Amino acid sequence: MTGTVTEAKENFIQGVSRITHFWGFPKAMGAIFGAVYLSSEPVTLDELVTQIGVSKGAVSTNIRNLERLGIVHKKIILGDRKDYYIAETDFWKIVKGILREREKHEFDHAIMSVGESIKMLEEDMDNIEDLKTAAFYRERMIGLQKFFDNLDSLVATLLAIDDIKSNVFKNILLKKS
Amino acid sequence: MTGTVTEAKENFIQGVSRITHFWGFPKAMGAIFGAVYLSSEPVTLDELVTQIGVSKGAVSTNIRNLERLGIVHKKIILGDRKDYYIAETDFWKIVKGILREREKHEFDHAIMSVGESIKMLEEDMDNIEDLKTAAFYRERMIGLQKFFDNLDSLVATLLAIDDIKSNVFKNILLKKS
DNA sequence: TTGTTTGTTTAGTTCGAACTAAACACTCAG
DNA sequence: CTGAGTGTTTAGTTCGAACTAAACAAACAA
Repeated sequence: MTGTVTEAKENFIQGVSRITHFWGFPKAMGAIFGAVYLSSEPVTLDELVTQIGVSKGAVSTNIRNLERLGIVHKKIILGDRKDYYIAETDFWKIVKGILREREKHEFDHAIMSVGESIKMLEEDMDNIEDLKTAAFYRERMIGLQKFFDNLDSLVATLLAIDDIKSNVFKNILLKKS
Repeated sequence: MTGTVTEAKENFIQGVSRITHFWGFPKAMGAIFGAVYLSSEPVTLDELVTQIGVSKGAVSTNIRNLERLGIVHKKIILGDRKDYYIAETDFWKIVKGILREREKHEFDHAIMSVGESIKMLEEDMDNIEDLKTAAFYRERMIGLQKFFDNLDSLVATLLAIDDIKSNVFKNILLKKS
């Protein structure tokens, strides 16, 4: 492999690393994906350690997260104790997986938290002096709640569409290629 | 104002703070928006300092970012040297602003970075021993580049739609309310 | 001019996420 | 059983984003 090809690979990995970091994921996670993505053969954990130069522990935890999100896939080879990894190449699938994940955990919590605040207001609507303030707060909070509900159902709809006829949407978006 | 109303406000602000932090913004930024959002009157910088309990500098920088993204708006009152702020209540507008921002800065860079790596490969396509590897890298990189292009034009399209007939899309999404 | 009121910028600090090193757990071969 | 090869977990460290305190700048009043 010539220097330039290696440089191109490194540049690419660094780029992916920046992107993932910008979107709130660890930098190493992006670097690991980049390395797996640029491998024609399944990669082992130790190969990634030497290629990227981070510790075994970091690769272990990061690649587990990548797998959980469906960004890489584990490939078991019979009679071999090592875990091999290959990259998911369908990026819309990846986006879907990430949306699902974010959806599930923190987003629900956000919606609940707002609902809770509204409830706190409503529970005391009788014995309150400053009814006007409470009413205003409630109005605003409900405004945000509605937005969350709409966003939630929008994402849910997109995911459902993608589930049912998974290729249609993708083909529209990829029509140029 | 009774204790419960204040508690509800604090709970709400804390919730917004968590959300913004989750999406990669400073926690204080969310808290500041929460406070402005739950105010019927325009708010000053110093009021926010006392309400939220962060330093003046932090409020200053955070609220400037909020304004840049169109999440809050400055309201100048003639004959008053203070800056007053009010919250944007159209959350789809806010999303639009954030998309625009992210679009502009880091996303372009990501696309460029990948393009650069591809160029690095192609420039040396003649004097390379391991043509097979280079070709594979190129193929994969172009795969990601296509995805970025599509995502880019998808967002651009959404923003354009929103610009042209700004209320149609919103009304569809808000039909429930 | 000087003093006051405001927002901004900067040097230094804090704090948490993500990393490293190393102990650990598991599986299999011999 | 022991020892080698593998992935995981954990205690401690690093590093950068975001904060604080305080100096600064700008606008105005007196």
